[in-house]
Amino acid sequence: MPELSLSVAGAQQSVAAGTTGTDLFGSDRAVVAVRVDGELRDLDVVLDGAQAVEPVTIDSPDGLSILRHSTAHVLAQAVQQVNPDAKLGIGPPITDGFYYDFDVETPFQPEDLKKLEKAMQRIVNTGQRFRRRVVTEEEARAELAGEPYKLELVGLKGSGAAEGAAEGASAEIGAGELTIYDNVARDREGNEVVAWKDLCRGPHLPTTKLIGNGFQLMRSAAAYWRGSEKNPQLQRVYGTAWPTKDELRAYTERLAEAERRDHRRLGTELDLFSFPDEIGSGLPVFHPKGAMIRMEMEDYSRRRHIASGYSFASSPHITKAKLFEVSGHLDWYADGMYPPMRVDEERDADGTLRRQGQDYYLKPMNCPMHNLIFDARGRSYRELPLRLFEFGTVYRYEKSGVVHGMTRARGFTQDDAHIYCTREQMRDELASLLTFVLDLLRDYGLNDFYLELSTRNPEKSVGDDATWAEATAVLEEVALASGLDLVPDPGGAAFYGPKISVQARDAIGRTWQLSTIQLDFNLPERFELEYTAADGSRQRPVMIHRALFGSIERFFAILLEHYAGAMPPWLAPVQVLAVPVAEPFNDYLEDVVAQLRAAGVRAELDDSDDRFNKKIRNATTQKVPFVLIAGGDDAEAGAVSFRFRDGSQRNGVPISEAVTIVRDAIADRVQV
RNA sequence: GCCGCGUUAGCUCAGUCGGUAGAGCGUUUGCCUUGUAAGCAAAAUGUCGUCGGUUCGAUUCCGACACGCGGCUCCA
Repeated sequence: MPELSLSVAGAQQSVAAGTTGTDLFGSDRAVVAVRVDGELRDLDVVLDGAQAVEPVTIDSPDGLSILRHSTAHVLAQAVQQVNPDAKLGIGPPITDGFYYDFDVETPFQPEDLKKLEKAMQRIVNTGQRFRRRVVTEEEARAELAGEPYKLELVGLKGSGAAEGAAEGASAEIGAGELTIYDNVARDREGNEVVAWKDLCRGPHLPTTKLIGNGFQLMRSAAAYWRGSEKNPQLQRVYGTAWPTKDELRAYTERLAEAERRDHRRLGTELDLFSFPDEIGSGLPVFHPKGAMIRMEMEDYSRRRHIASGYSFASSPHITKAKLFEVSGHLDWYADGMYPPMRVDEERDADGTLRRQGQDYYLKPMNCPMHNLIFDARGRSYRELPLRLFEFGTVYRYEKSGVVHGMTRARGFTQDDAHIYCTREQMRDELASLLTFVLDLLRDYGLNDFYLELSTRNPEKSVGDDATWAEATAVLEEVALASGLDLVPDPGGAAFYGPKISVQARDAIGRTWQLSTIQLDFNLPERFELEYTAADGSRQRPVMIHRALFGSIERFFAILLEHYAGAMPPWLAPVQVLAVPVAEPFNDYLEDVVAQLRAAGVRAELDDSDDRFNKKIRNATTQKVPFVLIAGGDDAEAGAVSFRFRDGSQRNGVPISEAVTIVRDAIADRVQV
């Protein structure tokens, strides 16, 4: 029998012709697929002609994707078992799970998901094998005659457009051959029966048994076929799948933790903000405690901006249409703006126009206003870089389906700055700006970052190629110099210029896009901004847009979730809550609170009629950083006792020392 | 904007197969109060999201709208 030599898991080895991945790794149940010369393949692939083969275990990123993809197939099989008329869309793996889209008469209800889960479990338990079969386009068309969406994918593949067909479509039709996977079960006599089949690139698990009971259907939702609202809406079922039940449990616990931290929930529980229906969707009001957090966030930011050479600006919330015609916003983003208010229009009794009205718009961005400030008088190169900063409140008419708490609001306040500089200054300015941004974010308690570079979308941009290329190159250089990971985001730029965005990971590992630094060669052009250079010539400044928090509301929400409501002392609305052991110590603590307040600490006394234990509980649920307790022992010693958030304590601390401890924790912006 | 689900006291939620409603927490009041997560008792509180329709009668059934939630789409 001919032998072949290949690298098996990194070691050169000689194996018989016809050897499969199963032969090599089948004894290890954790191995669910193989990587053959870089390509993921089914475990039972015949290795003839291969150079190198690596095992893929179920707990590796590739293995998890395969697990989730196979689970998606089982879902589709279950759906067609329950409802043979369901047409299949696509069903790729996604982060932590999978989805599958179906065209069905009636959308899935929660009870349907329960039923489908049961049906899936039965399929899993039968231990079906996934068997790969290469088909020609004609064969595929014949077999999939009843699956219009799959046929469309086959057609797309024929035209070479598969990759762009839809997010996830490549999971069904890869780059290579067209393949169908048969799900093979055994009947009572032990004969093989094809229970189900699906057009699919694979690879898949060797058997559905490996799905075990580590999967769960999460929710259903509508989704447009191939992601376009011009196409029919399919019903999407989301699920999650893990190698073991324990890992599934850990995942659902993570979700529960995220829900406990949800800023909308914490906002209510901690009395920070609300969204009154009377005001309108996406328009929050801040309650005293929330407003205090916000004020601290803003004040600290202002001080840092002053220290870094920023000038401050302030501008109105509405403006005549003309300004947004000049800026181009009405051309590009009128849909995202609140409709105009028409003022000063006069008509005769018969309705004929007597006096032309004027349209005013709520501003969706601050930059046009800042440009007018720049342009209010002649500017010299000696003034550059000119850094205009404003907490500018903007209004965007987000579609009703996307408004989401404070992370996606319709009215929000940007910590917005526009920097006008010369081309020569651009590089240094961007470099110091990125440092400034990252330092400031760290002061708010975030420290795990990566960067994203968004480059031009040719279909949605203005300006010439050379300008874009230069701007992009400078941004990339600065980003790389930061030493942080840089992820490309092709086509993700705004219409007026490329950008770097800072992505931050929070305490439970989620990433948020925070600061953006955008270059803009186009607005200075539109506003005809100029400065006088050293040689007396008129030059056009470069404009840099940057927001650090993005919006205060959104950053507030992110910090709230990051800290799970337990804000560090400097941001906490109530920094100290004084709790007497019993009523006779109210006066004693009243005096302590007065001393703390004199030292600039936000301190309160709990002199309610609640019992001591209840007061401790209230302080805990309100997540107050320092609870100061005093009873007989403390009062006699002129001391107080600390109770910290973790339940630990420090008793008998002299009052003056206690004030110092609290004041220092606030000044140092530490978490406690 | 699209699809689905939801909206009952300040909050979380139960309930009414059509005859106008409950719990816990919170609030108010009274009695109480000495060491680290809920003292006891009483009371008050709802146009059952809004507007229409069906009905003798609608919080309940139907429709529209508003708001919210999960996605899609979008995200300067």
